[in-house]
Amino acid sequence: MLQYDPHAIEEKWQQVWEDTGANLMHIDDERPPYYVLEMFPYPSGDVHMGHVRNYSIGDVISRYKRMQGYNVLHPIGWDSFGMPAENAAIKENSSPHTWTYQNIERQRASLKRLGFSYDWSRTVITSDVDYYHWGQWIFLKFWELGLVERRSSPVNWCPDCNTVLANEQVLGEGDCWRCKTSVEKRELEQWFFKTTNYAEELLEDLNELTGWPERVKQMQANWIGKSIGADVVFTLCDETGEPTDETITVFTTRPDTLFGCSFFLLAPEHPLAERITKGTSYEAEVLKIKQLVESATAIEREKADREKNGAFTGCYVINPVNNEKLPIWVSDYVLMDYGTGAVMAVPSGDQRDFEFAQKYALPIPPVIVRKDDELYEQLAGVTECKISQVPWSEAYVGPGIMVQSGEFTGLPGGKDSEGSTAVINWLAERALGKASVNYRLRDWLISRQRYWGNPIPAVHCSFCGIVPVPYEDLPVELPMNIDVTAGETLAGNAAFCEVDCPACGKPARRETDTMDTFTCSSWYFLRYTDPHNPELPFNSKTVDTWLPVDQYIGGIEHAILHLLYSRFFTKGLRDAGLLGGADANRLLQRGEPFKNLLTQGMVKLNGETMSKSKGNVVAPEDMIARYGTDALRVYILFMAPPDKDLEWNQEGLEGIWRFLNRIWRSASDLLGELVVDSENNVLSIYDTSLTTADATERGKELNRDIHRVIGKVKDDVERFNFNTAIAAIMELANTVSTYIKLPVELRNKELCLRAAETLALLLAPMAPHFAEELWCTVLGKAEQGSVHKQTWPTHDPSQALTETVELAVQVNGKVKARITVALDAPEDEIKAEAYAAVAAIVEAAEPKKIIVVGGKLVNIVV
RNA sequence: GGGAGCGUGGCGGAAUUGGCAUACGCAGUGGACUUAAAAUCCACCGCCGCGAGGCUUGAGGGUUCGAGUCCCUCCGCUCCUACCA
Repeated sequence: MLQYDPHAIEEKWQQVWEDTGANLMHIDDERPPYYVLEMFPYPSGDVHMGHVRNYSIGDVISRYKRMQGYNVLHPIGWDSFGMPAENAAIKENSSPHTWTYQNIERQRASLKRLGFSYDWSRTVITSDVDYYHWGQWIFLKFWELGLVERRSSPVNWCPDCNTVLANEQVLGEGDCWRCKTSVEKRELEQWFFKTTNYAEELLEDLNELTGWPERVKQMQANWIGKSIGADVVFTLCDETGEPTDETITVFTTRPDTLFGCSFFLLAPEHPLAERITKGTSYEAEVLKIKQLVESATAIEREKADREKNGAFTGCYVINPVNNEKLPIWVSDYVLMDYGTGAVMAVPSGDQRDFEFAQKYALPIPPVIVRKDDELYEQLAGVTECKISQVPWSEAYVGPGIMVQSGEFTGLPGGKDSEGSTAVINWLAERALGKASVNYRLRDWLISRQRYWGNPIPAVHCSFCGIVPVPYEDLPVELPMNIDVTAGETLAGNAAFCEVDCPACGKPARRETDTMDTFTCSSWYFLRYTDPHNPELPFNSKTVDTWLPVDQYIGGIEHAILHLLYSRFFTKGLRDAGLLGGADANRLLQRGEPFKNLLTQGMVKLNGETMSKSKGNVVAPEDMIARYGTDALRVYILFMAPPDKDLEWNQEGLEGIWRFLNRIWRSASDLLGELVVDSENNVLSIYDTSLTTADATERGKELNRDIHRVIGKVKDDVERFNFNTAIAAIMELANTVSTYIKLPVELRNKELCLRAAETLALLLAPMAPHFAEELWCTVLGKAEQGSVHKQTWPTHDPSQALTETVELAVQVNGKVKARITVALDAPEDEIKAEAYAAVAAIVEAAEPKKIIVVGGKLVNIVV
C-alpha cells in the first residue's frame, strides 16, 4: 500500500478532470437544473481563507447535487472593474488592465489548485468588452424605461477617491466603504438609477424570499425604511405676518399630534430658509447653522443625542387645523434629503422636538395623554389649549387620548391610530393634506469620476442635450492608452471625448463618467447562463430555466449593497423587456434573482479579521503545501457551521490530516491488504483473541452504522451542517477501525467493500481528490467511472436500528437507572421493568404517572 | 435611541420537534510499540468528593412529568443601523 500523498493525487486528478471535461455542464441536459452560485471574487490579490470557505461550501453543494441527479450550473468569474486597480497601478507603475488581469490569472491558478468543480468555459470577467458591452445595453434599456436620471443633487463625495459614492457605500460612521475616508456632501450633476421606483416592490417581495436569512431581510427592510403617515400643507406668511398664497408641505407619521405643533422647522440647506432671511437681521444666525451642518464631522453627526442647534427665521406659517401662527426655525437636526426637508415640530410627542423646545424656550403643549397621567384629569375633554407647557421631563411618544385638539379631542391618539385617520380625512376633505408614505431608500447614484469602469453610453450635444449612444454603436470601448500613473483621465482624452452627436451629427462630447462597479455585479449571474451570447446579454428562455439561482452563497457584508442592487436590476430587466413586446417577450419573467441565500461567517485569527494590513493572514497556499487541498477543505467545513465566524487554529487541521490518513489505511485494510508505513513497519493490528461471535456482532454494528451515517450525512448536508456531517463520517471511520481489528478470515468481504465504498462516496463532495483516488485506485472501481459520477448512496432506515434499546429510567425527571428492552417491547412491559429497576429508590410509593418516550426514556412520577 | 443575534468543558463545537447535556475533533494524562523520537494503537479526560453520591448549559424566577431548548426579569458580548419627523 502506498502512503497517502495529497500532492500527487490532487494534481493527477485535476489534470484528469480537465482533460475529460468532467466539470463542463450542458445547458440542455434533461436532468433537472440546479444553479449554485458563489459571490465572484474581486481580483485584488491572492485567494484568501474567506474565499476558500465560501467556495468550499459552494463546491460541496454542487457536487452533492450532481450525485443526487441534478444538472448543476456552478460558474465562477471576476468582478474586475473598480478603483483598487487604479490605485495599485499608480503604486506599482503599471496599468489597471495589466494589474487586474495578472491577478485574475494568479487567482485562477489558486482556485484550480483548490479543485473546485467550476465549469471554466463559462467564466465571466466584468472588465472584458464582451461583458461590459451588455452592461451598457442594459443601461440604455433602463433609460428607455425611465429608470435612468441625470440630475443635480447633494451627493456623497470621497475626497480621497476623488469620486462620488452611493448612499449604500457610505458606512455608518459616514466613511467611504473602500478607503474609510470621511465623506463630504457636494451638490453635483450626476447619473442615477431610480431604485426608488421599486421601493415598495423591493420591500414587499422580501416576503417571497423564504430561503433568505431573516437578518438580511430585516436589514434590507430597514434600509428601504417605509414610513406611513400624511402630508400636511402649511401656509406661509409674509414679512408682516399675513398669510400668502404660498404653501409648504411636511411629512409626518403622527397627524394625530398636529394640534400640539408649536413651531415649524426647516433644514438649514432648505432654499426657503435662505429666501425668507435674505437681507434680514435673522440671516446671520441662520447662516451660522448652515455652516455648522456643512462642517460637522462624521463623528459628530453619529451621535443621536448630540446638542441640537437652531435659529429663528423671523417668519411664520399657519397650522391648517387651528389656524395658529407658528414661528419658522432652522435646525441642524432636520435633514434636507428626507421627506420635504421641513418638519412640523410637536415637542410633547417627539423627543428631538422636546429637547429643541426646551433649549429655545418654545411652548410644549400636551395633546396625547395617557389615562393614568396626572394631566389627564385636568385635560380630558378640553378642546382649546389650556396648558401650553407639559410638566414632563421627556416627550410622550406612545398611544393615549387626544386632548386640546379641537373636534378630535377624546379620540384615541398614537401611531396609526383612529385619531390619525380622522385628522388625515379632515385634511383631505379640505385639500390641506393627504395620507402619504415615505421611504428612506434613495435613488442609486451610479456615476463615478474614475477611469477603470464601464463607460456610461451617453453623449452631450449642445444642440440636442444629452443623447443616448444608439444600441448599434455599442460597445463604448474603454480606451487602453490612458496612463493613470501620469494622472490622465477619460475626460482628458480627446480621442475618447470628441464624437459626433448621434442625433444631429454635429460635434459633441462623450460622457466621461463610468458606472459604479456594483452595476457590473448586479447581473453577472444572468450572463453565466449564456456567457458567450454575441447578440444579447443573455437568452431569455435559458435564463428562465435557470433563474432564480437555487443557492447563493456569500458574505454578510453584501446584505444591503450587492443583494439589493441585484434585486433592483432583476426587476428592471423584467420590466424593460416589455418595451415594444408582449409578456412572452420579456427579457426575463421573474423579479427575484436568488431563491436561497447562505451568508457565511468570516475566518478570523485571534478574534480579528485576517487582513494584509494587519499582517495576520494565513495563506491557503501554505496550508495546501503541507496538508493538501482536501484536508484544508474538510477542515474549514468542520470547524464551525457555515454561517458562524470561525477562529483559525492550525492544530485542528492536523486532526483532519490524521483523519484522512486513517481512512486511507482503513480502506486498504478493509480490502485485506496488510497496511505498512513508509519504513515498512506493519500498522495493521489484528486481535487474534476475537471469535466468530465477535465478528457477527461487529458486522451487525458496522452494517447499522453504514446505514445510519448515510442518512445522517444526507440530512446534514441538506441543511448545510457540514461540520456534523463530517463528525458522522468520523463515527463511521471509528466503527470501521474497530471492525478491522478482526483477523481477515473472520471478516465479511461484502461488508468490508461496502464500508470502503460508503466512505469514498460520502467524502466525495468535501474531499473530491481523496475520494476519487480511493474509489478508482484503492477500491479499483475506475471502470465504473469517476466517484463524482456515482449516485449518492441510499440507506434503509430499518437497517440502522438496533434490536434492543437502552432506556434511561427517570424518577421525577432525574436519571436513576438504565434498562435494556427489545425494540418492540409493549409499553406495559417497559413500565413494569422500569419500575422494578428503581423500586428501591421509590420505596414502594405508588407512582402517580409513568411516561414512556419511545426509544429514549421512562419517567416515573411519584 | 432602534433592530437582530449570541452566551454549553481547557479550546472549536454537538444536542433537528421540549425527552439520557457535553456527539465529533483539538489540547491534555497514562500505557503499548521503539535504543530513542515521530507515526500508529489502547485507555482516561465537565466540576466537587477517597467514596457512596451530589452539582453543571451567563444569573434569577416561571410553565411542564421533564427545559441548553418555551415565557419573564437581569447581566455580559457581537453585528447592523441611526437626529428618518
